This record gives sequence, C-alpha cells and structure tokens, in this order.
Amino acid sequence: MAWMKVKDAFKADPGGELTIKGWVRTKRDSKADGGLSFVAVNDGTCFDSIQVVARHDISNYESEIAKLNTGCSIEVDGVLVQSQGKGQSVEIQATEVRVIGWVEDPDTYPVSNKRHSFEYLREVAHLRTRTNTFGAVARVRHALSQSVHRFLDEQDYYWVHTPIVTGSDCEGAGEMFRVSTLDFMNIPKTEDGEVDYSKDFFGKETNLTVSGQLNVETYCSSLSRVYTFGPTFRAENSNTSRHLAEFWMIEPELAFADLHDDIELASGMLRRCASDLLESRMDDLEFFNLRIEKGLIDRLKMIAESPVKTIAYTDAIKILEKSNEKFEYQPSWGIDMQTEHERYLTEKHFKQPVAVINYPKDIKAFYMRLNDDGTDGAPGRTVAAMDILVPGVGEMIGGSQREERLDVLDGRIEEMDLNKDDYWWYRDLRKYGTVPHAGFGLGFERLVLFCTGMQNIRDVIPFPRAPRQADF
RNA sequence: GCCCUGGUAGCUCAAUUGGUAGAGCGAGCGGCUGUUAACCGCUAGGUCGCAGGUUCGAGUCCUGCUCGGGGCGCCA
Repeated sequence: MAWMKVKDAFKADPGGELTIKGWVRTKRDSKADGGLSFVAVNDGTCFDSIQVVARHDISNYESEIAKLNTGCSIEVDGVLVQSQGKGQSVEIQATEVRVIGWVEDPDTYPVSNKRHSFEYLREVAHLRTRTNTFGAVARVRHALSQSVHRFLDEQDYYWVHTPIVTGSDCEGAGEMFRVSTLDFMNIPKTEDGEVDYSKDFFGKETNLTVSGQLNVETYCSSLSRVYTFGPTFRAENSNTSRHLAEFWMIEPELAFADLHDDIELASGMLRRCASDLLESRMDDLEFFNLRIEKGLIDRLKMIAESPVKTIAYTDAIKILEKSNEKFEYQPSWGIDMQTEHERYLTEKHFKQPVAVINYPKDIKAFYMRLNDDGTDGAPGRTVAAMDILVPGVGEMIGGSQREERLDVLDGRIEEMDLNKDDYWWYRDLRKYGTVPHAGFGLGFERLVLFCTGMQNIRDVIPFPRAPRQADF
C-alpha cells in the first residue's frame, strides 16, 4: 500500500487503500461492536491529526493496539472512509496497525496528553515539537522563510552566504562571542603581556558575526541586489522575551536606491509574508487565532493589504509630546526612543506597522547616510535611518541608506572615534565606483512572533540560545 | 546589568495566626460509550529547589546560593 502523508490523506478520495506513519496524539476506546479504538495520528505535515479506527478483530488489538499511548510511533494500513462520527470528515478504517516505537514509561512521558506551560516545554525542547503549538510554529517558521526567499528571488536579489566567523572587529552591532582554539589553561602572551592571537587558529582575533551587512555591501557593489539570511550572534546580556544570543537575520542590500526604496522593499516583504501565510498555512493560523492571540488573522489580513506607514522621527516625537500618555521617560528631540514610546506609536496611535525615519545622527551608526540640514523640519542633523515598528513586537526592522560619499564617511568614522584602517575594504567600495545604496536587517524570530502571536522569542526558534541557556 | 516575582506529586496549582501536605489534569486498573478537552470508580505517586539558621516544632520566618518567569536597558 502507498505511504501517504496525513495532509494528503485528508485530500484523497474516500475508498482508497493507504498507509500512514506517525505518532499517536490521543487514543479513545469504545466497547461498541465488540470493541474498537480511535487513534489520532499526527505526522507533522499539517495541523490536524487523522483519526484511525481500529477494531477488535485486528490480530494485535488486545496485545498492542489497546495499549497504545500518546507518543507511540505507528504505521497503519487501511482504507480512507467517510467518518461515521462528528469532528472529522474522513478517517482511516485500519486493517493493520504496526507499532514502531513504544513509550517506555507513560507516567513520565514529558509531553503527555494534557496542557503544558511554554516555560515547562522549553525544558523538554527535544519533545515540544510534538505539541500543537510547537508543530504549528515550526511550519509557520518554514513558510515565512520560504516566502522571504521567493519574494527576493522574484525581484532578482541574490542570496549571499556571508561568513559566520568574522575577523572584522568593526561590525559594531553589539558584543561578540570570541572564536578561539587557544588553551584556556595556557594562553600564549606577547612581550607586553597581551594575549598573543597570532598563535590562535586564524592567526588573529576572531568572533562570531553580529551582522552580515558590511560583507554583503561588497556584493551589493557589483551584483546590485543581494541579501543575507543566516544566524547572527550577540553576546549582550539581554534578558527579555524579544532577544536571543543566536538569532536569524535577513539583510537585503540594494544598489542605486535610497531610503524610500528600502522601506518599500521592507513593506513589500511584510505584505508578501502575511499573504503567503494566509494562503498556505490557514490550518496553523486558525489555531493561533483561537488559542494564542485572538484577532491574529485579521491583523495579518490588514498587513497583507496595507503598506507600512512612514513618519519622520521629528514628527513622531511631536506626536509623543502631544499625547496624553504618561511615559516613564519624557520624549524630546534627540533621545533614542524607549520601548514605551515605540509601542505607543505602533499600538495606540497608528495601530499598524510604522516606519520611523530620519533619526538624529548622534544615536545612530557611522555608516548611515547624513541628511541635509533641516530634513523633515528637524532641529538638528539627521541620518537616513529607518526603524519599522510593529504592534506586539516593537522594533522588527532596522535599516538605512548607507553613506556612499567617502569624505563624509571618513568624517563620521573620526567623529565616532573609530579606526579608519579597520574599515579599509569598506572604504574601498566608496573609492571605486561608489553608488547610493540602502539596506535593512529584519529579525526573523520577531517576524515569527508577529505572525503567530506567540509571546516569547524563545518559543519560535527550535533551540534558543540566551544568557545561561544553551541546552540541547 | 538593574527592578519585580516564583520554585510543593509527571504537569498546573492549593495549604488559614509556624503544628511534619491536598486538588485538578496526566498515568495504571476496572466500568460505560462511534469516541473526539469523553464520562464514572479505584490505585499509585512528594527529604515542599539546595545549604545553613531561628524555634519544642518550619512548605510557612531569616541568610546565602541556584534555577525559572515578567519588566527595563542594549538591539533585530
């Protein structure tokens, strides 16, 4: 008999023979008709489990089928039929049930058939994907990843595999994890008493990347449209439900483009992700909408239809100053917005994703393009930066138009007390055929949070890494 | 890093003014039923996070440690 995935079995014509393979979610027994069992089998190919009806006349009914527990793996041969019961349209009348793997001790099976807290399930991350929620998160995460790649590919963006280990000490996006093969108990020292990295594996100090941006800008300067999509690492001691030490980031970089082209790309990507999900994963979305966050589907529909709203930082501050909201930190021009300010803007004032642009230069990175004086009526100098804020998550995207003018870039490097020599190859891009360009970083897990309604970022990545957390 | 909170059965929690522990779910067994958050009955299961201290007596009070959770900062 042909092995069929559960998702395909649901769509097949009744009457046909088939084999399915999966894990038992629940089993209910009945004494009717001499005895029969209803076994819900899930293989992860879709949200729903399929109901297998096993009767007492199957040879191993008493010895095995009646003893099945949640978590057992089985193969079932049978016939797809219209269900006689309510709750499902089709079910499988089993002719044979083969037990592949038993649950050794049902009493201590970590994900038994009951409600579990997400905090507890994090401690059994190797088994939590067997629950409705984590199965759905895994499928949605995959679908979003595919949407991003397809969306960019269709617009001629090339995926560039920037390095995980970086010898560049100028990425500047946060604390780094050191990569080294030196013996901790016997660190080689120079004459000055410093660590002698020339003896290390790479012959120099190396770290895990915090961003592929600087590297991908080199490819942008020849291939025009490129992006990175891979893991990045921040050794910040961040203890929040929105930060991870290891997370995946999407960083497009587009040449011959300005800040508005950048926002348009980000906005289009969000719309595409939402509409693809509504198209392909309604089974999982309906679950999230019912059990995790009411109104999720309506929000995704809104995202799919409306472009991101853009507002200048200077105007955003004015909105905050005029609002009647009691902020812990009073907003004023020049401050870096607090989480409370960002949430007010996206959740209460606009009630939709908002791109805040043109921030004061003193609170942003050196590579962001300096605006002309008075851009958007700002009382001070600004850079062409943008943050996209979304309800429920806050900052999901951070980007900018890059400074393509070498003299201005050098001025900024000096102003911020950075070492020009460290950026020699980055500066070369401005020396040889420079071009206006822009890009952004999208925190992939934050996108998954936004699209599932999940509350904690540690529940939307398979094996979360955070301070004091690197199990599995 | 800062502030706030919690750790009691496999899981989620309860335990009055300090008097050595209970429920629901899950699990096992039995009953009932084309069942589906099934239902009914019985049973098993706990050095109350760890280490000290106060007390005749500590799950309950004190100190230290440890591991969670929430918020803030840093950002994506």
